Amino acid sequence: MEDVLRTVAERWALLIVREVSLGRRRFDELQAATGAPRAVIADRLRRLVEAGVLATRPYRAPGRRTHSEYVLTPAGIDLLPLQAALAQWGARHGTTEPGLDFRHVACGGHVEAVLVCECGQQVSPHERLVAQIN
Amino acid sequence: MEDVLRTVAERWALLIVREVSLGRRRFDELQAATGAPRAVIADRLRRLVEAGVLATRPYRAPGRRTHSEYVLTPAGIDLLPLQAALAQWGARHGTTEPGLDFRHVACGGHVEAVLVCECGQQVSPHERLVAQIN
DNA sequence: CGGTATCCTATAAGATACTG
DNA sequence: CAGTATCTTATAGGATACCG
Repeated sequence: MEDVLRTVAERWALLIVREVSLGRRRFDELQAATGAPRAVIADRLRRLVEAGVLATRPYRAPGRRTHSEYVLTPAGIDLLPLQAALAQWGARHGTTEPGLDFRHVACGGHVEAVLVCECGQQVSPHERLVAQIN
Repeated sequence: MEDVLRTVAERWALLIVREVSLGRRRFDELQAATGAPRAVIADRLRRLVEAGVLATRPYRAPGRRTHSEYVLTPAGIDLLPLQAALAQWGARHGTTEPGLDFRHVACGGHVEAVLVCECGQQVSPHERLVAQIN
């Protein structure tokens, strides 16, 4: 868990994954969107690729020169529930500024991160829940 | 979102919320469980109380002197989906060491953080999902 | 217990310029 | 574009001791 906290649960890394999931995939876009120093962006991208969260690939926009871009790997996509949970908490208890919002393509509805038991029931974090290790 | 990242999505803060949700509520327990320097624990507890995630209250164990302990507020409990999502990612893609695990009191089943659309459908992060701002 | 205080070191961050 | 390089300042972290 320790290195999970240091890589994917780190401030700039969370922002970068968020921006990538919003469709920003290029170095300069990510730099501009997050406001982080270029060296920080470079460092986090390196770590995230190393951690298997992002992959880099060459991309050629119609008519433009080829460049590279960062995309979510399957492991990166598995971070979306975390992103959703974070955005939800921010919307409810943090700032009022707009945040990340996931939508269901099939119906356009708003998607939330919730807790569900393997018995099929949705579980409120405020009750019926116990934490343990393992 | 910026200060959400700096407070609740910060390394030691995440560890502390985790430990508190596991029932560790006292300063020294938290220090021992996380391994963070005492000054760091003190700082994060202060910030988390300030952010409304934790509350401190006096507590008297049967036969022991009164001491203070930290408990999750409702806003703190709202962080549990985030904790679950983080633990899940760690279990799937991170270390193999044991992590946080939520159980449904009613049935003992394992509880997971999943994405659910307001239309009622559970949504896989790997499809049918689009991210946007707001 | 539940913190503060100190001190020193190690990273991280911000600004800015440069290169293939 | 996509990074490196450099430099300076700001935080964070670790160790340890002390106090009400």
